[in-house]
Amino acid sequence: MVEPSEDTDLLFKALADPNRRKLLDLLHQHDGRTLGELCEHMDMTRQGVTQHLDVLEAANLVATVRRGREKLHFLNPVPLQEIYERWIAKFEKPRLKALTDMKRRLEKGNG
Amino acid sequence: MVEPSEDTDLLFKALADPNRRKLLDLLHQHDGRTLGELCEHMDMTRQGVTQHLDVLEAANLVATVRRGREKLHFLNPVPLQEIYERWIAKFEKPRLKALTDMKRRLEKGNG
DNA sequence: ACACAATGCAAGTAATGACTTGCCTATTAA
DNA sequence: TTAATAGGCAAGTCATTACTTGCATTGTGT
Repeated sequence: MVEPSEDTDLLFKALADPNRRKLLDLLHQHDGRTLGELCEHMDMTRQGVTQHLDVLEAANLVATVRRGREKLHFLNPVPLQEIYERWIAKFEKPRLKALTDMKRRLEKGNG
Repeated sequence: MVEPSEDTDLLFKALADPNRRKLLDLLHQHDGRTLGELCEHMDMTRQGVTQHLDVLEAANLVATVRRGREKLHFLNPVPLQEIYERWIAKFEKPRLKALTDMKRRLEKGNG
């Protein structure tokens, strides 16, 4: 094995599963859902969903709060920003910069 | 299983492994390397590296060209941009907008 | 107190993934 | 042409992962 930043690895591993990405989407649509509410949209047992949520929580993509017997789930988008900086911006910045520069020039020229 | 976009899934799965991310980094540093050159930096057998590169190629993150008996590997950052649009911008845009708005206000105020 | 509702815990299984070993093919250079 | 170099193929192993089933716990409303 290589020596991965543990955080980064948890993050990418968390995003690697389509069901977990679906959970993130569900929370993006509507934050603060209970486990039960999330389960209604997932085609697996409650335990399966719980385990996926645990992975998301370990990756710091989801935070939870207990309210009585319920558990509320909240999306934390900050780690995604870290992915952006480390993996998107780094690889794409030159290309993106070229695009935005061009866009600016075009707007200047046409306006 | 959920119905994932096959492309998206290949992409995230490809990024989920630290050794594959290391390969992307190596290609980012210096594009067009042969398999052998990549192997020198990876702590596993050539076949292991080949298999990782196959995954990256399936995700369209790496393109290859044969030159004689060598195989050259090139990084394709475009899919990363797609991740950005679908998974970073979507989740972070409001937050980022808030930040840049605040920044602008602060600059206006202090300048 | 009671029944029900929401969630937690733990062990088991089946599939996938990472990696290896051993051998085969193709290209280059002497 | 032959030896060395660069890479390909396929099967096998071991660990991890996704998911399940069964039971235990904790909170809520009556």
